[in-house]
Amino acid sequence: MSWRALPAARVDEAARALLGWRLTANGVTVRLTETEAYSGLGADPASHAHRGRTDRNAVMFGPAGRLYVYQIYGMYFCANVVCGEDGVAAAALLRAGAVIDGVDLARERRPSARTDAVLANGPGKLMQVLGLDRAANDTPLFGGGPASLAPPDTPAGPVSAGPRVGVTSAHDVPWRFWITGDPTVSAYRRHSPRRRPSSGTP
DNA sequence: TGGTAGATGGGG
DNA sequence: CCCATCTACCAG
Repeated sequence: MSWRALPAARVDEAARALLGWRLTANGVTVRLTETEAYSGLGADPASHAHRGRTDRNAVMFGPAGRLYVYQIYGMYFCANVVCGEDGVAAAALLRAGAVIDGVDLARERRPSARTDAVLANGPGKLMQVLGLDRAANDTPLFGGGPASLAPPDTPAGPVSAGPRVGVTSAHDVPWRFWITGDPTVSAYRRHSPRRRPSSGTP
């Protein structure tokens, strides 16, 4: 588990090293094809932890090898693998994967997926396919938890890097990693400014 | 094929 | 008010 020992300062290397690892939960296994690094050391304004420790991001500050799960837009969940040393905030967001086992179950959980390649090509979709939600937060990935992580059975192959998705700041930081050419990698969308909801009353 | 409205809840 | 999102629907 080489990525486990990587210090938080190299959370980008940890995120990259997670590509190809297999995540299993509730009868479905995905091979990770896309990740993003978040450090929260104060130099990373995109991180949930960059303003310091709160109830929500506390898990990011804990020991490596656990899941940091948060809810977004009121209805979806995203999962991170906590990295780095205990006491330092660092995590790798799991953005996409290829379903390599339990495909039928995955299809049932995501009936809107038109092809198997898009079953888990996004962080929210990945969680739906695995049947995980906030209950998986602060849960160990190596023994005893609802989700488990296993080393790659095949080499990840060439890796590409670029700016993180949905992040308004730090566009110059190439901390999104994906397996080059993999069809299950999420479609990159440049952050589009949300339509101004018109200030004040009409 | 690309833009976007709306769903929906919690954080700061 | 902001979102580390997704789907459906629309125009061309």
